Amino acid sequence: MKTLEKQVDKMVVSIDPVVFSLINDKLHILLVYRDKNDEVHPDTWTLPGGVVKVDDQSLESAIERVLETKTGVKVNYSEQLGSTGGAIDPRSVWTISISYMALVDPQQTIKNAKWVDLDLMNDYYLGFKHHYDIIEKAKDRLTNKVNYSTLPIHFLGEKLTLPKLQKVYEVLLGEKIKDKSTFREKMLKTGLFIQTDDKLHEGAHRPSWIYKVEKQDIHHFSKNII
Amino acid sequence: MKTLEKQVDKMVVSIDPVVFSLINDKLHILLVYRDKNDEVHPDTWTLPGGVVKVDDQSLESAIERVLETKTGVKVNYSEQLGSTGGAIDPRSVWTISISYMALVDPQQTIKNAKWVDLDLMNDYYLGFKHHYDIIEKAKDRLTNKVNYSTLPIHFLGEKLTLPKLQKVYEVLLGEKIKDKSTFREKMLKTGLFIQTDDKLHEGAHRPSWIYKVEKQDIHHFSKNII
DNA sequence: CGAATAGTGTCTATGAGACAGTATTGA
DNA sequence: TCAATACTGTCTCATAGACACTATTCG
Repeated sequence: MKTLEKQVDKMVVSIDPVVFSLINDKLHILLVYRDKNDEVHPDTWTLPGGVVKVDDQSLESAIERVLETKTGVKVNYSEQLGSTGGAIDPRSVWTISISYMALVDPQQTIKNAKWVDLDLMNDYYLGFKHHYDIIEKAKDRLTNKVNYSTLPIHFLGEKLTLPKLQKVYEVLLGEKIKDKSTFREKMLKTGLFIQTDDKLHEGAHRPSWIYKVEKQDIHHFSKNII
Repeated sequence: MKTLEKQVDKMVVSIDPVVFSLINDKLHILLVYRDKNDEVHPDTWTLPGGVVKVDDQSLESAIERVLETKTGVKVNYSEQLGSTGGAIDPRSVWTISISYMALVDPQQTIKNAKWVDLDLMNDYYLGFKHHYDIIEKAKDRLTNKVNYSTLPIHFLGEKLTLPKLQKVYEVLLGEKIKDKSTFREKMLKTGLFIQTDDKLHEGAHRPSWIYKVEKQDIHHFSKNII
């Protein structure tokens, strides 16, 4: 009878999260700089990932631990993108890379990491080549979901206004929403928003109503928003 | 400086595919019976999965190898569902389970495995408890995609008729499509189908035109089919 | 010709989008 | 009162769905 030791192949499992945030109406991701003395890919940038350990209870707790220790960030929403495998590590160990995308609102203190504007990614050289693919996949998943869901709520706090939410959609879709009335109608019909008694005064014009997000459910529309 | 050996945690990575097929207008999945002498979970059923080896080039080649050696099946379409991790193995090794769903057409010879009607799953006890979750997830992903894409084409061969395709959609959605004209229009508008010169004669009634599937692209509708 | 299913033409009701209007504020 | 943005009401046009019609085959 086979014993497990003989049968098993040893592998390294790494978690690679793409952490998104909206800063000044521009989409940013979190990158970590690798020290000059780092054993692997020194003096380059990477996703704020890490290796899964046998002490982790699950992948979910592993990603929490990795993000917490590496960057101190706490995520509002996270979702697994997928896994790839191969001899991608320069030390030629067989590695499984499990990638995630996560959304946070940017009012947090971040340590040892930097918010990088996605349009300025050319200035940041990534040591692990497959991180480029993961970032592309995360962007695709994000913009795709924005089309037909209320996912962008997680870029804002619990209190929001409809013009602010519309702006977030416009930034993520890279396109102006021509008509606000349809947008408003669709959003309110989800039942996720409760109008409060407060208004947000932002200039010499009519203030916008502040809504409270009822539940953190994500509503999926049966038709694309644009 | 840290060395890799000290830093690494050893893990087992298993691939767990849910292989779907339509047999007699009923959805089936492929299950494997574990021998009485099997070290782990003897005398139970499992998904036709296996352990990733360092000789595998990638996860894609690993799933091909596993399915080929365990069941001999060749898939038309496969898609990764996600990964979970934890001490799920009875030998209490930390295991990553990477699950897939795959579609095949059932005209193949299968070895060491059985097509099981999803409605009769109660008769089959699964040794690995997390396989129940994976099967649920695969069913969800499948029925969800059927709503807004041409994925069901992969249950049929390269040549098909629109009434046959409609029947596949109805089985997968568990619902009659009331009006065929809208369904036909939507499907043809994708541009995936080319009408051939042949017809399929099936009874004492007008024959249906046979279409050829142009490319194996999956079209995503911007609105749900039903 | 009748039964049965394949395929088409047309009408209608729904709903998204365009557009123009009103509302509310600060200066 | 003007400028600026928030918000609402209405019209139109596209389109999905309902329905009825024609087409083609076998027996």
